[in-house]
Amino acid sequence: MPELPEVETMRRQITPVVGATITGILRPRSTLRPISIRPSFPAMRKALCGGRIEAVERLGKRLILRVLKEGDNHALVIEPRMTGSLTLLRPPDRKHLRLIFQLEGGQYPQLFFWDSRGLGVLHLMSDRKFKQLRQRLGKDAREISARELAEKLSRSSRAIKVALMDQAIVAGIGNLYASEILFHAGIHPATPCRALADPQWRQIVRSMRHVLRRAIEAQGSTLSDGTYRNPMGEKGQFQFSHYVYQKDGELCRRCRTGTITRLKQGGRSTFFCPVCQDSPK
DNA sequence: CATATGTCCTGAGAGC
DNA sequence: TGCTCTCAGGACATAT
Repeated sequence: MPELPEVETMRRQITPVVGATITGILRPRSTLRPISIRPSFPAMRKALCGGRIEAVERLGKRLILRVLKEGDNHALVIEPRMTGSLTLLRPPDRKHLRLIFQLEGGQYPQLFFWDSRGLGVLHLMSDRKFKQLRQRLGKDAREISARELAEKLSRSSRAIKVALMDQAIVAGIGNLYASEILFHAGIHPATPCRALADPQWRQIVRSMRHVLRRAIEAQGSTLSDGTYRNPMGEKGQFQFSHYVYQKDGELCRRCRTGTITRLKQGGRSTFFCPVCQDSPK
């Protein structure tokens, strides 16, 4: 599931398409339900074909293609959600190939959107709509300060792990990195936000930056389902540095005493070490 | 208002 | 072997 490190890896590797012109967009036929394109596939094709890719950006877990056509700025906002991925080379199979962007004037002739589960969504947005999207998301997880995070959450009763995954609070953290960050911070995932004091908010922000930076350096995590691949078709390497995610029943790598434990929070699996992570107050 | 739950989707794996 | 069932979790709509 692409979270901030995986989408940042996509952004970096897709960047060579900047300067290319989009000459066509194809939606291959498939037995599967077509992915969502908003407002519609024809509208997206009409707006983008003939346009030039000006920039590739990331907004939390979303990847943005900035396209200029005939004086109009468009933002194509790509949400990979669970299994969506962008690739510059041939995707793993044809069945789940959802879109092909034909490019001219760059290093790569095509950009592919491949999505096994098909929950991914593409939105064509005007500058105004894109600005609205930015405003309803929290600051990027690599940039938010401890003060800003505490400001938003210190009176909340929600569990810290659930709150860190709220994109309106802080953008970019999903289920995997929420568990890994709280392990690094030594904080129990079920701790109510209002039980956290300033030193702990500072620790959470330090851990967020540390874990995300290391995960980006490793080009993200490819889990046992193997669906995540970077735009060159390669696996990430950060799964080898995980301490808790999907490690329930194993002895903790750090303390070698606790057994990694799984719990459900809001229908999602959370993993933690009961020895390394303080019990909630 | 804040917080919790249901929904979408496909493939993998378990159990029989 | 092949069927049915459960689970995985992004974002958002709807419910409490």
